Amino acid sequence: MVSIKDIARIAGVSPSTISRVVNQKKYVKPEIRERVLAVVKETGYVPNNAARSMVLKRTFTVGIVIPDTFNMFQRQLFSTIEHSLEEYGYRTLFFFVKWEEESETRCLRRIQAEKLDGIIMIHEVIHPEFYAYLAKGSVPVVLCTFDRDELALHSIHIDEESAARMATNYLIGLGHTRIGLISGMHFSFGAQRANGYRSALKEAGIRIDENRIVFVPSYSTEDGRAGMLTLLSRLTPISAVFAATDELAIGALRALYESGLRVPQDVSVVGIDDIDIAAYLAPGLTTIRQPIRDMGKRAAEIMAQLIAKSDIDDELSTFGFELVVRESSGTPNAKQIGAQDLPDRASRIEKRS
Amino acid sequence: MVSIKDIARIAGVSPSTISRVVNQKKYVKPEIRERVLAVVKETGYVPNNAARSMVLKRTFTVGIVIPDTFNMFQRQLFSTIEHSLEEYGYRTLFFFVKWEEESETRCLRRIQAEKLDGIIMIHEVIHPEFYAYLAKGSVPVVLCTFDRDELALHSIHIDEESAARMATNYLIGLGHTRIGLISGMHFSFGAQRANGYRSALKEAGIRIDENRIVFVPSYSTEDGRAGMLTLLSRLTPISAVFAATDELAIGALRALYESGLRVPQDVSVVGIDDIDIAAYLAPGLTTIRQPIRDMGKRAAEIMAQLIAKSDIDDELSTFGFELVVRESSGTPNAKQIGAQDLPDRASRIEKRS
DNA sequence: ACATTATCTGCAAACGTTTTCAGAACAATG
DNA sequence: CATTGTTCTGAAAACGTTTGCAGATAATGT
Repeated sequence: MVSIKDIARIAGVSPSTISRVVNQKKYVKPEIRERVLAVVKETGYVPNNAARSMVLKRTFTVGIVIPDTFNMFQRQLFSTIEHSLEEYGYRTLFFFVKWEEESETRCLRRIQAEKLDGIIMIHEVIHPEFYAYLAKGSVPVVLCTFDRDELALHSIHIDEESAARMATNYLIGLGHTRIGLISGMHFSFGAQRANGYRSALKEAGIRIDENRIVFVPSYSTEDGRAGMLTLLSRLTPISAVFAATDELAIGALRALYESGLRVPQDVSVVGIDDIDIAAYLAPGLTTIRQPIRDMGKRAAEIMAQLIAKSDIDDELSTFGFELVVRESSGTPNAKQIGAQDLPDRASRIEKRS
Repeated sequence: MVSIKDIARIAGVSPSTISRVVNQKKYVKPEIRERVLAVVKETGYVPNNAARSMVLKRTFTVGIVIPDTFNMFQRQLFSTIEHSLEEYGYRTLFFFVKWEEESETRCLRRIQAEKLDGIIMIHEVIHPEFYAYLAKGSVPVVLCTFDRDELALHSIHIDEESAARMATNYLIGLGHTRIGLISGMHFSFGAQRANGYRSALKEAGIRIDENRIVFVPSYSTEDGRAGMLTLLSRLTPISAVFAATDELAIGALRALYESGLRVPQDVSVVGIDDIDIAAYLAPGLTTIRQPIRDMGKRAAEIMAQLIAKSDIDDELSTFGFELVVRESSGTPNAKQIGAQDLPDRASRIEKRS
């Protein structure tokens, strides 16, 4: 490839000058700058990143660790973060990791080899060695959508338990008492959201029936479907279901459809996240909206401040959320309404922060 | 950070020896190997990628260019490609580009700066300069899900027109004659699939009514919804709709739901791609399945062969596809059937390749 | 006129690796 | 014991940048 020396030779100056021109430093004669720029353009020269970052000891690269099975919520999140980071002048390197120690170890090795300027975790890894590395403080870290109190790392998240409580309370407010729960086993938010569900019922004086609770391994749509079918097979009456994520909820909707049950007339369904597609389902999914864009931007902002070693401003990193009511929820045993009676999409929005 | 020299100093040998140990070369005394390995482990030394690729003049990195609004089909595709590339020993660098010249130009600069070993395009960019670079042959390139005959680059794709024809023919076979089309304006497959629709109708002797055709700007779900609403507003009777992608189809389903129309009793809907969620919609989406995994693996395979400069085996790179019948399609004007009468999920599959 | 300062340029070192080359140590062979 | 071969090791060059330093030229102030 064409290197800085080639340009130097062609333009008849030293490599130092070329460097100064392409990095827009001062102290280079306009006439020479012109000539160099012309040669650069003509040859299509682009400085070699590897060489550059070696001498600068900075890579201008932030790594994002994310499950290889990332869901749509995480996808929107990392898109936002990537855009924001780009505005701060950083590029993004993605590490898609599987839910296996071995995959995480490989990821960690790669991270170390890349000499990243920072790491954003959108994935709660399992391997303790990974957290040990993050906690070591050799590189700025931001946790996104979860927290680890014991590590004292910066973290961006919502109060998962409150969000789940809001969803459950909404169902209770509609008059439901026989409310099911579908949640996942991995990741702390699965348990946190389940806790929110439990505490909402408790506060409302509703007995918690373990027959109405099912934990599925992951948060896939298929797991949501399986969870709902399990719930139905238990024959414990249910008039509403709270699914810990929208993707679980979508699977639940599918299971209800397959079982010939109508939503929301027979069963109401509520999720959490408000992924893009939630508004386009039929019926549209009632859910709790996380402020994805704000969270992503904030994650990038904190990362930029950490790298610049400037003080982190004190803005809270625990975000608010809001209830988005669509058509998948209604009062229990409501008489069937035709599609023409549908409420406007996302007609009612309750805020909270 | 801890460098090879540090290890050398601590272990009391030269950097050359360290290099030989970590790269598992022969000719190093077992005793010394042990000692070095111990130091490496203790210090957590990991070789610096930048320095490494600088001297090797290889980055072991393949770039994947993909729209920042990548849909679920593309997402599954790039996951597969990434896994396969990893097996070949390459890591993957993602370039999410926007549908703008400026974003593409920036992407191109970055690509050049990274000195990639190869580039896989899952995105039909617009900027001619981009194609000029690809065509120059300075780096191996594989086009994925589209082709550019004039560039003579390796390409992985299906026969888009035939796929659309299969979808349309299926609807015709069910007895539909008043078939709508929703397609997008960008990307060649939008036009190709529209052509397939047209030629299927023509072959069946059905008049093509431009009132039943709508082109929307992108392929988002919202565009699908808007397209369907446009179609409905034209008051030209329609008993079925072919949407050029599943995401458009999902939007169409939503619009029908909002309009109080039943699927498939009032209108049948068929898409293309068979994205994951298609099976979990209610009703499940009838669609054409592209062999995503096979295509992804093949793309990685060709890339590996190109980089190794070994001969590309002659296997065809045009892939077959199959019709997956779910519940969103039926005969025109069929009497309403209850959900309990649903066919098994994906009950009928027609193959073709 | 001279000293001072500002502007410009190139040399050379450094960043962290890999690899060629040459030489050392040792064993095996004649 | 000399020769050859094998196994092992380190010195040094190279990869493509950036930058401190020193020197050169030009502009400015006395």
